[in-house]
Amino acid sequence: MSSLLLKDSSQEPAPQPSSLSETLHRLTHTYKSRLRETIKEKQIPLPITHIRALKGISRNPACTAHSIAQRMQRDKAQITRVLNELLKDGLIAKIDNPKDRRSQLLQLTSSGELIMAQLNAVEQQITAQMTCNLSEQDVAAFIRISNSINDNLSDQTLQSQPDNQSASTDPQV
Amino acid sequence: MSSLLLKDSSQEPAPQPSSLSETLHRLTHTYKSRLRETIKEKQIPLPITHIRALKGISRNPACTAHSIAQRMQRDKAQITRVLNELLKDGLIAKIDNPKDRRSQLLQLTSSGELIMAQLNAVEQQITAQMTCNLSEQDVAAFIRISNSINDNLSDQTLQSQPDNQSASTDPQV
DNA sequence: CTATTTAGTTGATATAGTCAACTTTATAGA
DNA sequence: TCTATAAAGTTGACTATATCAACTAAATAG
Repeated sequence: MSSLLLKDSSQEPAPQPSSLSETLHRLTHTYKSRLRETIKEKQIPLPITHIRALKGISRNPACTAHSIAQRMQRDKAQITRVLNELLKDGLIAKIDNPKDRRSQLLQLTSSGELIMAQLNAVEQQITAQMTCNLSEQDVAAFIRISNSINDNLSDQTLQSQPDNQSASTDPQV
Repeated sequence: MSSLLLKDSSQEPAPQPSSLSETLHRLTHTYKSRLRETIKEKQIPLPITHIRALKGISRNPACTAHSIAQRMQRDKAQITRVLNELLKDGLIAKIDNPKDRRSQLLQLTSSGELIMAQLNAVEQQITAQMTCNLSEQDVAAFIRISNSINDNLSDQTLQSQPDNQSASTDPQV
């Protein structure tokens, strides 16, 4: 018995999905697993959501919890908790927002910057791995089509009933 | 106040990500949200993982918990629990596997078949929505590239061959 | 000034994913 | 055959992700 593979080799290894939905489920699961695995190898003890928030803060000057939540399209409650853990870990700091006393501006601490540098390296590494046998055209096409699909899914949520404020009652095509 | 939008309209709505990782995170989140929303509208009270398992059972004759886990690339513990809930809900049945007394064969009950018919309609509907402004070539390209990325991410787990010759090692667009 | 909205917090809950220990059965090999 | 190992499935514990509703405090429209 050749035990070349880590996974069960006695069954067919992994059927290639041809449906859009299965393709999506499988891709994202593999991607997230790989990401988790890699950051674990690099001894960066942060969940993926925290990493994305950190990245958002590092790339956006004068961001707030609200703007991070918008950018990540996540619930503000979830973001609050993530930010508080990053704060507790000393990776970010909240400073008073002179323009709005309800909110605070977020910025990386120096250890936050250090972690971010590592995370950027990890992201580059994984991106290189994902695209190693793809042409630049393919990568560009993938991003374009993905964004297009994303827009298609989002738009339907918003429009559909211009003058209806409840908006959740449409039978949805 | 015009409540045309569900989300905050006072800020820029949603910046288009140009990195592969952000694109992936955003796409899958939107997709899953839309899927959850749609099955909720259709009064199908099942989590997404359960739906995928059900679909796997419906499309695979003589499948077992193990083969479902493999196909979905999920932990067998997770699959066990999902299948037990589907069983409890009367959507599937386990029958003794004459070939192997450790496992049982899975099949849909008649209510499982009914739900599956609805779910197939939902999937078709969402797929149509996702691809409404895409050419067939784009959809095919998306599936091909996604599967390729998935393979790239999976393979590295097994062989860990760091040669990385890859003519086009562009460091993340 | 007052109504409403917005930013953020908190609690509760559901879903998802992972790991390890365990039982039962299958199977390879001495 | 006997035995060691592997495989199928279960269970417990735990972490991570997502969502909703109620809430406080500050901003703002009228």
